[in-house]
Amino acid sequence: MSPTGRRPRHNPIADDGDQLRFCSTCAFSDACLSQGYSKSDLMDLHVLVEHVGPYHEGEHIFREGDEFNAIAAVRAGTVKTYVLDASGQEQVLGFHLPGEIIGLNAISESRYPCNAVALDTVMLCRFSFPKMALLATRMPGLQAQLFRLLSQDIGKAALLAGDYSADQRMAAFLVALSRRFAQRGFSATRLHLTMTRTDMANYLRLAPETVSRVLRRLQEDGRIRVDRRELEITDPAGLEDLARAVLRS
Amino acid sequence: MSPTGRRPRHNPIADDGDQLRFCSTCAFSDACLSQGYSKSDLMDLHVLVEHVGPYHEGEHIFREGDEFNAIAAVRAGTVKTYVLDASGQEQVLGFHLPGEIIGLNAISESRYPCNAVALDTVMLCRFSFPKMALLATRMPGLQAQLFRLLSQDIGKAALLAGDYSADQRMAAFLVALSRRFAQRGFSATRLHLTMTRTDMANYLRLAPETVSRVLRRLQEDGRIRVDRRELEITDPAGLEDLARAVLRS
DNA sequence: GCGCGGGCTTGACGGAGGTCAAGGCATGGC
DNA sequence: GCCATGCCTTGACCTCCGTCAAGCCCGCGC
Repeated sequence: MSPTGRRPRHNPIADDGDQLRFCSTCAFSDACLSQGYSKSDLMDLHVLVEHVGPYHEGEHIFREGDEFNAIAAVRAGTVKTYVLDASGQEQVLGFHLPGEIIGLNAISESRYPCNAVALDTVMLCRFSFPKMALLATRMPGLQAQLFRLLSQDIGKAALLAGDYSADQRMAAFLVALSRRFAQRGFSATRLHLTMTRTDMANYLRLAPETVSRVLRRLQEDGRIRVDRRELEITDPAGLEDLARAVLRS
Repeated sequence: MSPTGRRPRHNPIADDGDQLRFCSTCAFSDACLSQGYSKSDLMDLHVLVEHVGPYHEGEHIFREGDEFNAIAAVRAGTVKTYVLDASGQEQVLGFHLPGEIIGLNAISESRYPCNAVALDTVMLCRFSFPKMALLATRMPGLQAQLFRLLSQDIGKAALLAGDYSADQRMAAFLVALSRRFAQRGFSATRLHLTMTRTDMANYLRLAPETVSRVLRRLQEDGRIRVDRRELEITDPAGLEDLARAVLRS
């Protein structure tokens, strides 16, 4: 996980007696807080975390084949993961927003099986995985959290797996984005798209031209308003209707 | 994991002094053997395993929404996992052959997120997950094995995610099947397909008619010979050529 | 300001594969 | 045996989306 120069030590936000608090976006804070662990356990967890960044637009966080030793939580910005297929065509695997974890798919091979690149200015929370696994043997809550995170990621690709229409896929993508933003306290209706149309197309397995046409169609139907990278969901219910088949929730 | 009637105790195949051996298809045998664990640890692992089955063709092993408490290794037969989308259309998530694990995607929600059904006569090795997780805190090798298994499953859906031609998808499917069979000591060139054309179609996101046509095309090109459910790969290299773009290996 | 370039949009066209309909062919029940 | 049923195949048609080509627009550097 590239340049070693910029790795300030992780600082707890507060140390109020019994509880250490971690930066609010660290996905493991839930697992660590209010579970009655000893302060020394929490200090151990604390020690294996480091904040890294900023990574700037276009900068790679890791590349396919790199040796794996850490997973990371996105603290700020958007990370795109992708692979290149046999013909050099880019296949976007996902976009990772603040609070989401990258690198979980690298555990089994001890190498990253994909590339990760910053779409804007990205800050990460980096966790040494070996140390974390070791610590997890002493903290069942942490182990359970890791199992849960890994399990969650299985079948995430389901969104793009089904054979749905271009409109349904796009609607599902936007609804999912909106929900993920909302979950982190951002607006659910006004989104800033950090990725290009081509990125969206590669993710949704569409042609960039189709993405363009679909967005226009959705706008003409009054479901969204889109201006360059700014997107407003004007009819959330309508959009969810379209997305329902894909998201099946 | 259905009827409680038929759960014979798991019997070790051999107890040759220091090492307990489990049925050869149990995916955890590797993690348990030759890692210098105490016999009592191995006995603990042994106790949380039970052989279940047989499940007969069409019988469900679990259904979407069922409470999760165990993962299972396929010992014999083929298990199909699937979901029904909003319109009731079946989406096949995967086919699980002997030696492969089902249920890993249920951990995060404590419920199975999909259905699992036997395509022929199926025997399983069932592992209580809570007990296994507990034991994993004492056996780092077991914990690591679980992390690896979970990580492996992330992005398994990649096969069907890309936008490849029907021929490429089918070729990739057959090559992958062949490799998985070979890995378990079965023939790599003569396969018995346990699933219907419709199942294959639902998995590959094609129409059943297209599956039929593609198989004919592959046969006309001399890459395979197919008769009902029996399939022979007559030109492995040619088939792999076609599959290369999808499998990117 | 001006030109350049990348990202985005729009239109015209074609093809891969979905859909519909019909028919073949094994298996199983009676 | 005989029919019913489910699975598979084949053909004809059509549609959605990819491809190609052209042009637009905004931002940036000079």
